[in-house]
Amino acid sequence: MIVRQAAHVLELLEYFANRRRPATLSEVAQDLGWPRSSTFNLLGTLAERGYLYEPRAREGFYPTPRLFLLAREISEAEPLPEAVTTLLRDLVEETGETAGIAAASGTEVVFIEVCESPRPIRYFARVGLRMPIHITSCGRAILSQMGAAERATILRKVGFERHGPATPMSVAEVEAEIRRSVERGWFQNLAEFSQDLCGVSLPLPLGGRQLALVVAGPLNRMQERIPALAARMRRGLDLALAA
Amino acid sequence: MIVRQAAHVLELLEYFANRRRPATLSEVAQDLGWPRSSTFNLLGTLAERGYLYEPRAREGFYPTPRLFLLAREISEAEPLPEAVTTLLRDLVEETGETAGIAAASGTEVVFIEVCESPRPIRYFARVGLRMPIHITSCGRAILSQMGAAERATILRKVGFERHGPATPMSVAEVEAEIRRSVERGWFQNLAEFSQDLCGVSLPLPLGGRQLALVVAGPLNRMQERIPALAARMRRGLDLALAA
DNA sequence: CTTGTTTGTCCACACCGATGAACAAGGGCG
DNA sequence: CGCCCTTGTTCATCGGTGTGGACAAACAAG
Repeated sequence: MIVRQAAHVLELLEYFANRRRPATLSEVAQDLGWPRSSTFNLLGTLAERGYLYEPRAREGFYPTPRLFLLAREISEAEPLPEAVTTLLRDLVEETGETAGIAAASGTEVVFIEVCESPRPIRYFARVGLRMPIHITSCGRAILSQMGAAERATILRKVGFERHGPATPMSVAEVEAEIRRSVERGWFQNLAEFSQDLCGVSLPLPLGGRQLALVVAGPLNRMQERIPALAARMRRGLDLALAA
Repeated sequence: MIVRQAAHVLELLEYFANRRRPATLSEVAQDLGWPRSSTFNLLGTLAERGYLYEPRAREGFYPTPRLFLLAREISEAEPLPEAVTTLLRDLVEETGETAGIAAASGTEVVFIEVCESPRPIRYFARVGLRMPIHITSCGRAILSQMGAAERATILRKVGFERHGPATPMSVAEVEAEIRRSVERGWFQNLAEFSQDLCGVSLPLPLGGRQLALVVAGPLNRMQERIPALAARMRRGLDLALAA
């Protein structure tokens, strides 16, 4: 069950992030399609907690820096090593494709860091983007780091849906692909999840966290280069982890 | 009316900011005193939107950097000039008291920037802290920047409650104090709101925003120094605004 | 293995809170 | 100044949602 008002808080914050200037009650209500009375209550709640203020009289609300301080404290607890973010930038520059770090979230994976390709045709990803854990290269790279029991627990919960001709449709197929990938030395995904999308991943254990490094782009640009790309990622990762 | 689940989102984020490490469903439910089922729904909602992930299997959830990126975008829209934050630090160093920037939020004021005094006995304030607009020095410094009509609108809504012998109890008294302060050249508050608390403020119009610079501390340390302090603040502010 | 305990998930109902509608307050314009 | 349209605020009602409780799964201990 999704908690509507919780989602509305996020929606409101995203709204302000796009807007980048104060909004009156009516503007928020109109733009987000909420009843004025509900908007009134929600803005009131956030204001009462010190998360909204009125920069100028009659120009409406805007978030205080309180959220930023909060988020910074949260993020500083377990930052990614600089060597890793540097590696992402290097990979993007050398390969021209999008690179990122992913982690598990239930039966899905989330990007917790992304460095985007500069090319017009590219894999468009953002921090927070989610995708199924069992049909993505990074998802399987994360699964490979878990014990058999926990992996089974997760895989039992995934809904096997067909996204294309290559999509594996059972736990056994996924387990087999993981085994193959471990032997091969890298994880890959050839349009299992999304047409034309190809990803190459490596497991990235970091302070106990089960993460994955992934480079992804259009199938036609990626396919030929996969082994070389994987080797490059391996080298970069070993260097970064040694640092 | 306060929107419970919206408040819960904030509570949860503050919880993670304090905790600085992942929390399982049960831990959250216990620590925040929520039913497990409700906690389940709330965590699920935030996870689904890409705001939570699981760093390690079976160790529970932690916020992704997505919130941080969001908050940064929001905060970068209208940053305080560096000259202002520098001024705060200088004032704290020279006076030993807490300094901050406040703005309006309905019938209250919120701190949007704070630099705390290092002394053991001090005014304890944080970004997001709120207090009544009509019985604080910074509140009146903000009110003084508004037109008579808007000021009247706000003052009509405040509930005049007695917080001490010096608390003004009517719109007229507040208006009179504002007039006196404008002539005097600074705004002050001698224990009107909180016993022992003394604040000195100056209006700070900044890119159309109606803000206030405030220095506050215990009455006995402040009282003697008010004129000198106000003069120092005036000088600093003029320099900062010129930059 | 079996058992007991903890943790996570599901569901139906009661109740609380979101909302539509009515009202009040602004403020723009002639 | 007075009209009208917009914006903000209040409130009673009904529908949606939070929650208790039952269940299932995972783990720890024996």
